[in-house]
Amino acid sequence: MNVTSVDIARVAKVSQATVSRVLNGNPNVSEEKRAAVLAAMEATGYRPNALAQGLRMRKTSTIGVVVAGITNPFYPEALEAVGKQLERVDQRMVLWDSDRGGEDAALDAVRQGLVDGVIFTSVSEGSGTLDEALRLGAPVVLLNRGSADASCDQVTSNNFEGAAEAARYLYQIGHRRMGLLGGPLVARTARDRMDGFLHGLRELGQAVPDELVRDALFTHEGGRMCIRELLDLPDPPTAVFCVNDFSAFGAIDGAREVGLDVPSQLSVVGYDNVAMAAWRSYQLTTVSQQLDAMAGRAVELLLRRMGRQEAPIRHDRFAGALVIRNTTAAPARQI
Amino acid sequence: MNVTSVDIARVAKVSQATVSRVLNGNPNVSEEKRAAVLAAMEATGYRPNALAQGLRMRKTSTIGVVVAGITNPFYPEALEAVGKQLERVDQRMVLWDSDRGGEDAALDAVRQGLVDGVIFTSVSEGSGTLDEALRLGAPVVLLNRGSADASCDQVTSNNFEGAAEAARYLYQIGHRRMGLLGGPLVARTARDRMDGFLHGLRELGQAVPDELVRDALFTHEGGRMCIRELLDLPDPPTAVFCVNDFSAFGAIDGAREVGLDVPSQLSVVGYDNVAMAAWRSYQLTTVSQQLDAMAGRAVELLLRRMGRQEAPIRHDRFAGALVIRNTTAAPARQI
DNA sequence: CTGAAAGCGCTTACAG
DNA sequence: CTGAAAGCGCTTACAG
Repeated sequence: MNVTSVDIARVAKVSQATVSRVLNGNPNVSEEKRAAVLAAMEATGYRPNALAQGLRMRKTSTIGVVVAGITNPFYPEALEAVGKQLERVDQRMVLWDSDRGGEDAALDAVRQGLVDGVIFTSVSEGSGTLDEALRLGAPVVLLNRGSADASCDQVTSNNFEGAAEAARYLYQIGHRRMGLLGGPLVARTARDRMDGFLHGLRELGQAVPDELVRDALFTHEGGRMCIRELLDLPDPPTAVFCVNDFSAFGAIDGAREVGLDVPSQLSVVGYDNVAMAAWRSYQLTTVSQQLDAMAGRAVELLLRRMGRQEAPIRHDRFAGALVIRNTTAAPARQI
Repeated sequence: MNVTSVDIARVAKVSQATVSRVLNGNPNVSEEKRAAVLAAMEATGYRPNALAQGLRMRKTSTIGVVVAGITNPFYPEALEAVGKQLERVDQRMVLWDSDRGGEDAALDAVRQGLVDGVIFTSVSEGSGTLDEALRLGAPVVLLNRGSADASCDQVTSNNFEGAAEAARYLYQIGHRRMGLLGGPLVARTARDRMDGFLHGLRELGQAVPDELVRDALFTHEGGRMCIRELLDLPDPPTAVFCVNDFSAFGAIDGAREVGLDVPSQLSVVGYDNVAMAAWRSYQLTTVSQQLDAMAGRAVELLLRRMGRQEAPIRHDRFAGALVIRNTTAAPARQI
């Protein structure tokens, strides 16, 4: 039903091999035949079957990307960054959400020859399937969220240091009672940012009491619920550090719900610097990630890995930068 | 290098055809052979090559989805809704962004046999390539954004009526000078919502002066810039209707930037009812779309279309509902 | 129940 | 420069 290279060969009165040659820009084709083939293709609207090409060439020109909860505004931005890079190198993107089993599905897809490699923007540490896929030689790179035990290329922010900087800043502007809205412990980003924040404070002789640390699940709703719990405490914090912007927005909204002003009554710091962070209604102080550069590096590493499996494993870390906006201020005087 | 059905056949001491049979659950296989094959698959970690299967079966179990600007918060929600439905019917999703040429790329992919069909969440009307793809029998359904001239299945909201309801509501609470932040005219959603709003007003004997209608490009930045222009006018509007939530957030932020209070000094209505609309810092009055139901219908129609090309074309419209929150109020008394 | 064989639509040595 | 042929890894009549 669909037109194939055999059809083209017939109308152009050449062999099917010749059709394939002009398709691939092989110079060993006479001008006449090339013209005839091109004309036939044009006339019939021929498009080569990508499955057949892929089967023959052992590559699909498509790579898998897995995100964790696409409604977290960080991921659309990550997808845009990755998508731009992928387009540059002429690769398609198939998308999975690990909230719906995408992690295993993506790995399975490599083994089925459906994608040439996969970029995880959010692995869970301790994923057995990832280890197995890696052992089988699947080209994988971790972007954004790393993993201590996975032996594959990784490109992440220096989350520890970024969070430590946030800690120093809050201390410096006068906060002494700070809360920490963390994320799931299977997420390396969450752990590193929590550890970094705690470490930064510790170096200043400060600590975060257990009652002031919560798991805000990386979500708006999580941030909102957690901040309300903290604010209900007899001695609430004057500032909170959230391990991502999404939960920071939730924290701000939760504080506003109970009538608190941010930043005069509560300072909030996020992490990621998504576009929304700059919006007037939030103007969130946060730590930026170099997403475009990181995405570029990730596809670069993936392509390299797809080329030769035995390349040495790399883990590139990009510096973050504290972006001070209007959700942070000196704490109110004790009344 | 990778293990194939031939390898399995060799170790299980059966023919390759038998391997294929157990793979496909064909009952005509003796229990002994089936067990031997299964054991061999298990031992080697065999996964059938999806490209070969696809080539042979003429289907890929993956469908293309194209969005327009994934950082517009509507699209992650749409993707999530579509993704959920696709997962139910065991289809993968490959993603394109029409901001980066995804529209043509997706259509090309159908013709190349890479995807079995495509869902457009955002066609531009008058796309020649879509017409051509349709003529060639590509299974396509339009979700969210329809097209007058495309002869394919469509599932949209009743945007005209939803916007008219917004108009009636604003009128009813007292507004008489209203602005309209529209979107690109190639977007059917933008046109229908603009037309519906204008129509609703007209029925009440009201009109929107030309100087109060702008194209906010569906973006936060667009909404922000446009509202500031409107507010700079000698006689600014007391309310604006925005054709999507993303630009409505921009309008709110733009108003706040110049020190205006929403809603007491400016009412804002959006369209889509994305999750953010309910967040404390916006609490946007908006028109909801039945995204899950619409996504469900869209994949249902696409599957049907993939089954039989000649099915009658359908256009299903889902009702929207005005969700009144806190960005709308009676206009301030004239001073 | 089972295997040999054709065929899906390509690419690429191989021989001329 | 060009064509016949093998082969990528499957599925499925076909014959037994």
